[in-house]
Amino acid sequence: MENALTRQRKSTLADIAAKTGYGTNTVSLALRGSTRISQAARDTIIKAAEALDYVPNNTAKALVLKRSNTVGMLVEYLTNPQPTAVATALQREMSDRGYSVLFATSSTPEQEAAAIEMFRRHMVDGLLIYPVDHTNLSHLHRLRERNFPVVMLVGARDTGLDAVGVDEFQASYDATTHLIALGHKRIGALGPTKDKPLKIEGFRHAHRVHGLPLDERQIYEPVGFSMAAGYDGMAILAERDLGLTALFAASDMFALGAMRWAKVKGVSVPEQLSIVGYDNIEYGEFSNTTLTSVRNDGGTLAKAAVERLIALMETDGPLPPPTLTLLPGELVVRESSSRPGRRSWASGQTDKL
Amino acid sequence: MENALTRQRKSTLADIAAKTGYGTNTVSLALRGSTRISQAARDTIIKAAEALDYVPNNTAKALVLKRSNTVGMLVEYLTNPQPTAVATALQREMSDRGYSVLFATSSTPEQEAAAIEMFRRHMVDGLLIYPVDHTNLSHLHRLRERNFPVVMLVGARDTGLDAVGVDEFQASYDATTHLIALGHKRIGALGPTKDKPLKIEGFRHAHRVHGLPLDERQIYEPVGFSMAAGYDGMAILAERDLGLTALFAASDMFALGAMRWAKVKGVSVPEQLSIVGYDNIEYGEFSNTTLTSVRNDGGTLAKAAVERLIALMETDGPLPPPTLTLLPGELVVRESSSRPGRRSWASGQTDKL
DNA sequence: TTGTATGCGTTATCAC
DNA sequence: GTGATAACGCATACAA
Repeated sequence: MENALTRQRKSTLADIAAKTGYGTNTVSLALRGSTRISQAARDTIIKAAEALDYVPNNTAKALVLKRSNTVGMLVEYLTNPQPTAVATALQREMSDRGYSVLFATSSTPEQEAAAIEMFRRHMVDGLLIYPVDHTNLSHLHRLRERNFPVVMLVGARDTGLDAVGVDEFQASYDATTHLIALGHKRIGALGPTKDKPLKIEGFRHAHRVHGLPLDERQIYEPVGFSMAAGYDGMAILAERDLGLTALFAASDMFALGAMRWAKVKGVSVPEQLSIVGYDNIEYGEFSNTTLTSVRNDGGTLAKAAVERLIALMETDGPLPPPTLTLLPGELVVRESSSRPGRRSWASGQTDKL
Repeated sequence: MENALTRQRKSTLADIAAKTGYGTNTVSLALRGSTRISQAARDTIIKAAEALDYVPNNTAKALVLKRSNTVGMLVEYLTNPQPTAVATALQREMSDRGYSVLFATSSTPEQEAAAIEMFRRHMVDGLLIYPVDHTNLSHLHRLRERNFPVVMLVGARDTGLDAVGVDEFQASYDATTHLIALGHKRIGALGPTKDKPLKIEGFRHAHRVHGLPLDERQIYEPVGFSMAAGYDGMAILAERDLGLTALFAASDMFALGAMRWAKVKGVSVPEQLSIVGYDNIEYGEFSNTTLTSVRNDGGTLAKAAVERLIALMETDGPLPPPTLTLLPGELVVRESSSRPGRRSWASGQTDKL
């Protein structure tokens, strides 16, 4: 059967060998710049390779070397600019170091498993992953047990895996503490509670430490990952009529959705509702009311993750014990958070409440 | 030399053959569900494969089949949510069809060439690309001449290449015409003029068609691709003191940056400055003043591009003539565009002007 | 229904 | 310095 690539035969080492009169072995060495080959031979061979538009076949190389110089990168969504920026930086870093990147997205554990198997078929040398469910990492543990290099892009402690990420718990604690310090007593929260509970746990922890009672109904997990989800989530929190004067959003996407909700409902930010986000995406900085948020340095994060992955991939034999690189998240205070105002909006000011 | 993947030997067809007593050939056929193999044999072989945690080696398969079931995806940035969403959709579509995606980013023609060579090394079966420079596609023509499937994600006519994209020229014409119809006489433009001139050409065309004079200084090409670049670009246009009452931004990122500029400078949108963006990103919809923009259906675009690429990849022999799929961009009118107000801001109202 | 031999393009080993 | 030869893991043609 004819197939796609038979159309135009790619030239091979053998072609160059035939053209120059050398053996394929010599050609291979020459093209890789071996000094064992005479200068003259190298020149003619390189010239012939260019003339034939020769491109080395990584697939054949991988087969014999048992390494593909390729890594897998698995991300959940690319709707959030923060992980997206990190993904871009990861790709650049890997590329600079001579690695190619196979890319996949997954929003369920099943898709994640399928993507990982795809990566394995492609003989990737390692894996960079934003796992879907931070509370169940057994499949990643299995990979590590087989000495397969995996670096998780999550700032979580005690996972038994290599991980690089912002200290989500601490940063969320700080963000919430900022609101508490401003005098807020009833703070809503929008964020994941099941799969990725660390941020909301930081939120809870701040309440405990500062002796502030917390009603479970102050917390809501938006459905999906968008500003629309943040908008809807804020609407649901508002309906609960808990007298909220502030909101902690585990993502700027949610925060900006909530800010839009406030605008639509005539609730003023920050006078009637303070909002703190997370990720410090550019929109937050350019919003009409600029958004207080947690900044995390995606570039540093990507570099650290790539360095760790490469270290693991270059290790012969058993992998070294897992390492955790926890980067600090820095709270950037902007216009959207202030001391609670006199007027509340929960007491029926808005249309629907 | 030991290397990364020698750590844990991956099991192969030969391992399964050894374990079950069949030949590798039988095992290969059985695993691919050939009915030429007896049901009993297939069952034992599949069971053994699972026990050995067998994963087919795509690299070896690609070598013999001369196709990798992998495509390359090349994007410029992932800072703009619109192409990012398309990239995600492309990956999903390819994955659904059994293809893997090698991913790279490039912001210069040199990086683009390097990425394409990387893809060729990996024996990709095809290429999905947002080219950096829409005015010089000779390297892509060369690929096509060799019958290598390439689909460009650009809505440009007469490129001699397969392309799928929004009709940028028409959509930009429409957006500009919208502003002209509202009564604006002096409209600024922020967008690329050299690499990707189609949008600005649409802007120019609208001026020609509607008999509106156009000063070259009304057009500025922002440096980089961010809201900050839009902000700075708007500042530069303002300094030129051209009496602008409206702005056409070739990207919502620029538009939202310009909107922020207006807020900072005390210029009211749309009363003193109407703004029309392009891409219809979510943040425009959730902005304090909602943004008029050009909506393009990324999902449809991705699906069309993938279908075309697959059609090309499944073609035996010479490629069919290139095809252009031009999707319409729909102008979504929101709050940021209106008829010009009485007060202008250019006459010294703002701080610096 | 199953086994054997061959080749994909490359690198590595060992001759010469 | 350079050239054979084997091997990587798989699929195919051809035998049995």
